Amino acid sequence: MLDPALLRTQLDDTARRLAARGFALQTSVLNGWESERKKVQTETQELQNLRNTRSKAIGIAKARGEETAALMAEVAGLGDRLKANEQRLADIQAKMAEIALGIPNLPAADVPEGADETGNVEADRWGTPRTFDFAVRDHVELGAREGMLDAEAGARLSGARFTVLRGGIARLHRALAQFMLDLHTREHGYVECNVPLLVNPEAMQGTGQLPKFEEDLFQVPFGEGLRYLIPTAEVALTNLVREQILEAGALPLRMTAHTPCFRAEAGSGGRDLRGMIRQHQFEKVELVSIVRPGDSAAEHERMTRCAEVVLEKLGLPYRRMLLCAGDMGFAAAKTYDLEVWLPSQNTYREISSCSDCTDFQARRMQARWRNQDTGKPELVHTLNGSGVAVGRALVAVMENYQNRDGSITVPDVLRPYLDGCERV
RNA sequence: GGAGAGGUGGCAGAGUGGUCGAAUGCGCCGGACUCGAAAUCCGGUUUACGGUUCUUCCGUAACGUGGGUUCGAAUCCCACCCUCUCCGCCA
Repeated sequence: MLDPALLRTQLDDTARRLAARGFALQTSVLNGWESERKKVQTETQELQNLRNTRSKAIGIAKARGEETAALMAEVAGLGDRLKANEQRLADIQAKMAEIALGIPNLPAADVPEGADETGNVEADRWGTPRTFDFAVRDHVELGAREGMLDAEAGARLSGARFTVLRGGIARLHRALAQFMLDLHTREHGYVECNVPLLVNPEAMQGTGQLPKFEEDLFQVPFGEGLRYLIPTAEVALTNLVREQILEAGALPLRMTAHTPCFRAEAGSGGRDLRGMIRQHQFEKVELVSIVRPGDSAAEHERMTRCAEVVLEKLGLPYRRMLLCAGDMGFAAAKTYDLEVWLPSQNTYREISSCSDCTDFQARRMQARWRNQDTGKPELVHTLNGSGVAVGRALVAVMENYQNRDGSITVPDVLRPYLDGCERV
């Protein structure tokens, strides 16, 4: 959520900045509600003040044993007027909150213009794609051996976009997740967390999945209410600080978790149907940082590096893309995507996305820290990044490390997790 | 799943219809005393929103959440959520 003050005092400028990411802010609608709100709120508060002072007077009179009938007559009918005003005010505020919750974050100043992924800018590139002296297979062909990667079995159990892993590939997949978790906890200072996979609607609203993107989520009936399966551990990790006031010494707070992620993939029909690039269920090692407002830009660079180190240690060529305004996610002010080289597609494909969400999620969650200089609680900044997507990392390892005979060489850093096994 | 207890400010803990945003203690911040510290004493110490003569003052709201009763609710009524204890079940 944006600072409400921006919508009141710098509406046109805010609208211009949002237009850069393709969002049309309804300024005249907002202005209309705002002036109405001001009027009704002032009236309501005056009525409340009247009620309070009169009620207090009645209390005093009674304590003195005086007659209160005259005072009581004075407030007759006030309650109904007040109730009507309060209801009207609540309606207006709910309407304005609904609008505010649907407005995306403002792009940072150094985010390039652009409407879609063609506007993204390559910021860095690492590694050289390997040249093969045989016909490369994609991960689907490579995984077909011994049914180690079995989409048909997944479909039988759950439908399209679900995959069963077995044997060496299943182990490799687990090794990848464990390697990433160990790297981030041992060398990058992140605290390993184990979090709920089902969260309530408030959590989803906190990180920005709700109210606008409900169709992307799986929901689960739960008692009288409902829960949602997390589409990323970002939701659980970031919401750990919701409605908290953190001491300055607790920041930066760096957390990581390895979880399954569930995405309905509404609207992605037909894209990446083959293989496990795009699944309804996949695993990811997520990084989340909670920092002081002044530190988020530097933390963003640091976090992205943490994700890049994963790929470097795995020996996977990648490039870093700075996303343009039009291609960023709802909550992000600035995003780097890491794209890994996939030989079968002869191109780079997204494997990580690291975003600085500034105070956007913090405001929705009311996540704050106590600023020692001011003594006041102030909103924190939140960042999240994939470090990295495990399923896609598996695809990348399989394809980049494939051998002529269809076997896959295990990257050095993963061998300790596979009892020293050199190929699967 | 069954039975019971309870949710009040950073913490502990009073308050069961009326000048209660809320006693008291602890903690924290500032000051006095001291060579310095401890102890002691004095003062201060929630958050959000709105207005404003906009680093000032005023107002409103908040005692788990949401409703209700009332001129007036932390206090009474209803529903829900959560926590704790015991029993059962279970990985």
